[in-house]
Amino acid sequence: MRMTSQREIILEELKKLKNHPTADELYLVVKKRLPRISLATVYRNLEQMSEAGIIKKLEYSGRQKRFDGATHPHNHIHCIRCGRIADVKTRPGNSVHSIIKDAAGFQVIDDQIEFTGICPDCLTTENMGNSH
Amino acid sequence: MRMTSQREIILEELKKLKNHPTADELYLVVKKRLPRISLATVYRNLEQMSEAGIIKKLEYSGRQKRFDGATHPHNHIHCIRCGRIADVKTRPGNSVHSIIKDAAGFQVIDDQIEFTGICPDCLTTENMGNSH
DNA sequence: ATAAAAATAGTAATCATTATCAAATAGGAA
DNA sequence: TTCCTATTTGATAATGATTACTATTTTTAT
Repeated sequence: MRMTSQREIILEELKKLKNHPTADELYLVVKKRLPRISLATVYRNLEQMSEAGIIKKLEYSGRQKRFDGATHPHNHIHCIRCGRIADVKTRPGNSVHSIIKDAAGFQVIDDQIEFTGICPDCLTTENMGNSH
Repeated sequence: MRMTSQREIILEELKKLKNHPTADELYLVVKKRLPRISLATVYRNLEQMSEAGIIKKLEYSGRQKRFDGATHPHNHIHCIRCGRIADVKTRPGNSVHSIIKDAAGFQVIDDQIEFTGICPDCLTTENMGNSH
């Protein structure tokens, strides 16, 4: 992964924003510093950087994906109306319901533990060397 | 919400399937019983039924939405490669990491508590009566 | 049986994202 | 420094999932 001014500035601006922007929201911000940048470049770099673990891709909002420059483990709440995402501050506790300390003013409707992984079939494919 | 044979059969077939199908996967199954059904009807009914709480819409897989006929609270794991979703059996425990009993053969990469709700702005809009 | 409201099939439109490709650039080798 | 080549970029086309539209059909209450 080479260092380009585009990638550098995309990462820099993403880290500044605390509101989990979509690719096109970030594009508008970056455009102010790099007026000739392409939306495809923003998409491409966000994808690459999230694959590299530099940033986090938030895919659970339904429509547009959102991106998070903060990579430390933390939880989110997302609005079923507008798709907006906010951080949730939690505290240790036995039940998932009890650990919310601050839901950023959201009215909490539901919670669910989301596990991510690789399914048995894809693990097999990976071992056979047919993956990506 | 009126009772139509389309809606009835969509729900029936969704409840039969345990693999969290996408709209088009379910469409193919339903088509066997109702050959003239439209894909738009499947989408429309899945949306309505999930809004009514009869079924559950799973939006966190990135690409296609998936649907779950089982509405009791339970957690899922999804494959970052193919998007497939499976149920995760959990047991009571203090930390999120410790509660996994069976991840359906998945290699677990990450977990996160996903909260759903309505954000302050949308709550205000709702109170002003401007929402749908 | 009838009428109004709601749902359907078929298809067009939309919207986010990805693919394509010629031109530009980064970064190492000479 | 200059040159080479793989990578990246910008611009735009293509894709794919979902939603919107509309004329027609169906449900259901009266």
